[in-house]
Amino acid sequence: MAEDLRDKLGAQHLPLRDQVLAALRTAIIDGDYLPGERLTEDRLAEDFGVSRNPVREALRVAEAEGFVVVLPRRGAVVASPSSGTITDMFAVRERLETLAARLAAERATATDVAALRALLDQGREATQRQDLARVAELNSTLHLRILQISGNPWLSSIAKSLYLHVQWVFRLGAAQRAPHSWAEHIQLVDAIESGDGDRAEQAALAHLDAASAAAYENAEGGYGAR
Amino acid sequence: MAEDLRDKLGAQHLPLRDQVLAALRTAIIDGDYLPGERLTEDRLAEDFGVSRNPVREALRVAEAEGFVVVLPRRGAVVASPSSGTITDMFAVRERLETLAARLAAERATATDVAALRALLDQGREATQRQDLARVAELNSTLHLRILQISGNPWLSSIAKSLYLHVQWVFRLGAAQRAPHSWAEHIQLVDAIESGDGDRAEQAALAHLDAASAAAYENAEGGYGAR
DNA sequence: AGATTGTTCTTCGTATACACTTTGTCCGGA
DNA sequence: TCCGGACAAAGTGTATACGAAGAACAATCT
Repeated sequence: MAEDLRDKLGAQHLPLRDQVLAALRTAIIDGDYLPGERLTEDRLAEDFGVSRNPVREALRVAEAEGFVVVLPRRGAVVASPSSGTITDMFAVRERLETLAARLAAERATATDVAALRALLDQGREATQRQDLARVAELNSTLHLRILQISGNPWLSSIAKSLYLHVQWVFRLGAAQRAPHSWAEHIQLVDAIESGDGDRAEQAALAHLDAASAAAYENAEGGYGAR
Repeated sequence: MAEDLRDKLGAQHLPLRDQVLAALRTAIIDGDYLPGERLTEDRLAEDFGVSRNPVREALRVAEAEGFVVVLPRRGAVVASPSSGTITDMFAVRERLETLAARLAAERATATDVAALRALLDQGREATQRQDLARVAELNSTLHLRILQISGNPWLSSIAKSLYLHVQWVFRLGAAQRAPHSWAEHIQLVDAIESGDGDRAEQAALAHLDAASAAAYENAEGGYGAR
C-alpha cells in the first residue's frame, strides 16, 4: 500500500503537501487508517514516500478539518467519530444543505439541471448493474454539485467538509444506503429544476432525515469509541 | 487543586505554530496586514521571530480558514473580502447561529445563563464608559459563549470561524455597531434563559438581520474587487 | 510493592541546502 | 524608441540533520 501511494504521488506535480493531504483523507475515509490509530510523522512520511515537512503541513489541515486529533507533544491520532458527533453533524447539515438546495433552486441554469439529470441517469444505470461503489461515488458527486450550484463558496466548502465526514462515518458503519436513497435524489433534482426554493428545501430535508435515520440504525452496532 | 495543576501544565505550553496562527489572524483582522498584501514566509518568520516551518504550518491553516489565499509557487497574500462574500457569509450565519441559539436555549444551565448575564452587565458598563474596543470584545465573547453552550462542536467551530471573518470585514469597513446591537443581545439572552428554542432562534435571526443590514450600509463605501 | 529514576520514542522548533518557478531587469538589436 | 530575450533575484517547495523537551514505559532501588 505504501508503495502504491508513493508511486502515485511521485507521478504528479501538485504540491506534495496537497497530495499528502488528499491521500491522508482518503486513507482515513476508506478505513486504511482506523480511528484511534496513531499517526507518527515518520510513519506517514515513509508511507507516502516524502519528507516530514509536507506531512506536518498536511496534518495541520487534517486537524482543522477534524479528521485527526493532535495531542500536544504526543502527535496525531485518527479521530474517533462517536454517535454524538453523528447527531451533531446531521444537525448542522440539515441547516446547511437545505440552504444549498434552496439557493440551487433559485440559481440553477438549464445546463446545471442537465448535469444533475445526467448524474441521476448514471446513478439509475449503476444501480441496475448493482455497482454499489459507483453509486456511492455518483451520490457524492451529485451532492457536491448541488453545493457548487448554490454559488455560495462558504456554504459549499463547509458543507463539503461535513459531507466528507459523513461519508467516513457511513463507510465505517458499512452502510450502503445509496440505492435506497436514489428516489429522494430524484425528488430533490425535480424541486431544483422547478425553481421553487421552499420545495427544494423540503426535499433536501426529507433526504437528510432519511439519511440520518439510516445512520442511526447503523450506529446501533456501535463504534469502538476511544 | 490537582485539576488546577494539570490545567496549568497542559495549557501552559502552546506550540509556536498556534501562536503564529493566532498572531497572524489578529494581525489580519486588525488590519495590520491589509487585503492583497503579500505575505512571504521569510517576512512573517522575521515579524514573529520564528523560523519558516511554524510559519508555513500556520499559513496552511489560515488558508483553510480563508484568511489568506495561497498562489502556487508564489506564496500567500491576505484575502480580499468582497461584498459578495459578505452576503454569502451572512446567509450561512443565519442558518448556523439560529441553530446555536435554539440549542443553547434548550441546553443552557443556570450557570451558563449567569455567565451570559455577567457579560451583558460588563457590556452595559463598557458602553457607558464609551469603551468601544471593550464592547466589541465582549460582543465576541458573548457570541462565542453561546456557540459553546450549544454543545455542538461542529457548529461551534464552523460558526466561530465565520464569526471571526465577520469581525474582520466589519473592522475593515470601520463599522462600530457594537453599542447599538447590545439591546438585541439582551433579547437573545432573555430568550435563551426562557428555554424557548423558537423564541431564541427568532431573537438570533433579528440580531443577524440587523447586523447584516449594518454591514451592507458600511459596505456601500466599497471594498476592493473580488 | 511502590516510588524513583533512566531510557526511548516522538514531537517541536531551528537551521541549512538546493532545485525549480516566477518575476523583474537589463542589454543589445531593429 | 521600442522590442525581445538572456540573465539575475526572489521566494517557494522539499529534504535533511540536529537539539531540546515531553510522555510513556521499563528498570531499579528502597
